[in-house]
Amino acid sequence: MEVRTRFAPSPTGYMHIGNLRTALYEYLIAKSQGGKFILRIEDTDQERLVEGAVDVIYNTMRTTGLQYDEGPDIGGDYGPYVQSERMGMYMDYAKELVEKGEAYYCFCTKERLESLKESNAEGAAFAKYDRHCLHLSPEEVQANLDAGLPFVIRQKMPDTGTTTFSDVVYGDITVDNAELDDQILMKADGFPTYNFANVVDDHLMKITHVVRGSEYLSSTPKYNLLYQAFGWEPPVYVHLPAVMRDAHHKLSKRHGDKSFEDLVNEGYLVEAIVNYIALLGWSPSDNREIFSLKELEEAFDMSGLSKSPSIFDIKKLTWMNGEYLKAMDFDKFYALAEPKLKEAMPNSNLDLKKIAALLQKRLETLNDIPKLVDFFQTLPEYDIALYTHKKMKTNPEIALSSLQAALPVLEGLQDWSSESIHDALMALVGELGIKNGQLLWPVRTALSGEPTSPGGAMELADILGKEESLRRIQIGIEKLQSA
RNA sequence: GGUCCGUUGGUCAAGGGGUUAAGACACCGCCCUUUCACGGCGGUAACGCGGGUUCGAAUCCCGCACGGAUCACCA
Repeated sequence: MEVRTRFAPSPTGYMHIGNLRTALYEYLIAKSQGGKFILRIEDTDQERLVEGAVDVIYNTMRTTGLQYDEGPDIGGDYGPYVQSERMGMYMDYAKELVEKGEAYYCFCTKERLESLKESNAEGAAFAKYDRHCLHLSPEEVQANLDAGLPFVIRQKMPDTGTTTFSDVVYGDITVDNAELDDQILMKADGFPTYNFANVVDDHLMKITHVVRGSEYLSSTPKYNLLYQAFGWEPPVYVHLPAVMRDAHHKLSKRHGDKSFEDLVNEGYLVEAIVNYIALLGWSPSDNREIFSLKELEEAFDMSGLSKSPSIFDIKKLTWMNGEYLKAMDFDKFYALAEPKLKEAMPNSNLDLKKIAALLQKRLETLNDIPKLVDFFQTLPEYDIALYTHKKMKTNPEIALSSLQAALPVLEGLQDWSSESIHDALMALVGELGIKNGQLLWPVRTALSGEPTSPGGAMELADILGKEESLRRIQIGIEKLQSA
């Protein structure tokens, strides 16, 4: 049988990292077995509706490459794929269950239910519906219906015995049926509850693997009983442990954790994010860590899914992002870096490609660019303590004489290229009989004004150009002289 | 509180009766080096606790502790 999985997000206006990982695993479970991945939008919570939120979902699916085979915007044989457009169908399914004796009408008022709960709370017993309406005769039910009393339809749980379901990640799980509440299937407003709509939708869409967060583990017996009540084949369940912020809290946008688009805005590459979250809760059979989506499709196996929650570690994502940046074609890298460079250095005449080339192997995220290239634009104020570097064996005195020696040499250079600068400076080192670092560190420092820079003396001089380089060295000399 | 689930270094994790308990990130050190990186080499660091079963337990069983989830006419 063809594997079919579905991603069923609510349009909240952003893509939660945990949800994206669920979508990824759903996609991979389907694709690794030649199956279909379906997108279904669960937009029935009208109060939480956010403008443009559905587009966020489409965009995320598109940019991450999680291409679905059926969905609201592309259609499919089992539509509609937007839950609000399916609302007409659930009542009939609920009534079918009533006829089978698997569900029943309930006319209890909210007030009665409230008082039921209150009386239960003290005794620490759980608040289960007391089945007040279960034994209403068909005539009484009909009379209530005719009288236009508001009603809900509740699922009738077995009185005795246990229910066992099997989960791919957690194994067999058994609960006492006595624990199960007669949950509401159809609400008084005529709409289905989420739990009911889900089961019906999943069945109708021929979903074979229900993949979702482990918070649904405890309601799964009810789902399973619902499938049984209809006489439908239950799906394979794949419950996923949570993605955590720390040991105690799930990742949550509301508590300041970053959404997918936040990470993208912070300079993380989509491919790196997808790769990283794939490894948060799943591990391959070998030790590989770098995977493209295509490679994940080939390597993915549900047996690699783990049961314990994992903490989202931005440092590892950052490392991985750097790996992607380094491995990238220069042209592609430049296309990404150029806007950041232009933003950091507006109206600059410098050769941005040369700067980008220096940057590529030293970057972790694109957003690091501005602070790394700032000094090209304007020489920062710096302290002459920078000229002291133990390993380079320099101090302000040595630096001063080195800069004074370097200035005329560079001034006399006709051809200003990194080779000629290199040759001239190295020749000077030989002439003066000093260590490389004793000349190059001071020059680099004078050119950048920074303790670290994305390149050495020759590279910086080349990029800055003759005039500006000489000016900066002159400034360095003055600083050192006045000290 | 009931029920269900989880627990290997700071983090991601492999390992499912016999291992010097992998690997990666982070951190530290060394090497390379004209800066910073990259790269290379190395280091610190873990089986929650207590009982069993067994010649032998991180692995199997029981209990405990701790953590989490869930108990809506929300999704």
